[in-house]
Amino acid sequence: MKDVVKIFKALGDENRLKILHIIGSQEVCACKLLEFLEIGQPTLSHHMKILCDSGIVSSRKDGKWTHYKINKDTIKHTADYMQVTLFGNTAAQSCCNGC
Amino acid sequence: MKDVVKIFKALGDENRLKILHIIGSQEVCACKLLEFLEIGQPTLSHHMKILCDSGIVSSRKDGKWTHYKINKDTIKHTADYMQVTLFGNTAAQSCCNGC
DNA sequence: CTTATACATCGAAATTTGTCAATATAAAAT
DNA sequence: ATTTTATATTGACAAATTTCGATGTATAAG
Repeated sequence: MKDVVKIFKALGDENRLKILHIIGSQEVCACKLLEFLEIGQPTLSHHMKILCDSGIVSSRKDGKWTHYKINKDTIKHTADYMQVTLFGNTAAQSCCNGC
Repeated sequence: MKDVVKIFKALGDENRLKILHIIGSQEVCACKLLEFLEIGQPTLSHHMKILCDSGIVSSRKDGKWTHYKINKDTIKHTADYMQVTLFGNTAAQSCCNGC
């Protein structure tokens, strides 16, 4: 359960949610993220560490740059946890409206 | 977006996740929750306030007792936010495996 | 080789959060 | 009426979190 707590903690910050929105389904480097956020570079680095440590984001070094992308498995598992583990819904109840 | 941040913040605490697990799909009073947690009564009251303020839990007073239950709509919306809003998946992509 | 760029780490300050003891409130039991 | 029970609120404190400036570390460019 501590893993899940860590994930929700990571998601519970406005700047980090903004970061995830910017990344979206792409792969984005830190310098690009900095352009869209009103925080300093060390602060961004700190947030990226939290997002990576929780498993929400994964990083790839490419020369000078570090590229980040969202780890969709983690997101999927966490969303499933919310609907299934936490509230006893079956997968059928929690999705597939009308299937 | 601040509403979502508030929800994730509320979920990002081990005791509050335990509380949600205990409540499950039932309606539970505070005194029952206290039996299962290793925290004092004021602390529980504090946590319940956070869960209620975020919309995850709703409360009903019944004489001396306060009964809590999980607000499934909030959970559903948040899980949808994770899969759809945050990552641009369609509902079809994010669920309904094999439908 | 020197400089510039992209990012990480360190140390410190300010804010937020989790917890408890003490107290308050309100309903039920005696 | 008084006491007990269930819960909320207040005030205080320690711990965690967010942020920044300064500095470190690679890599690329000149």
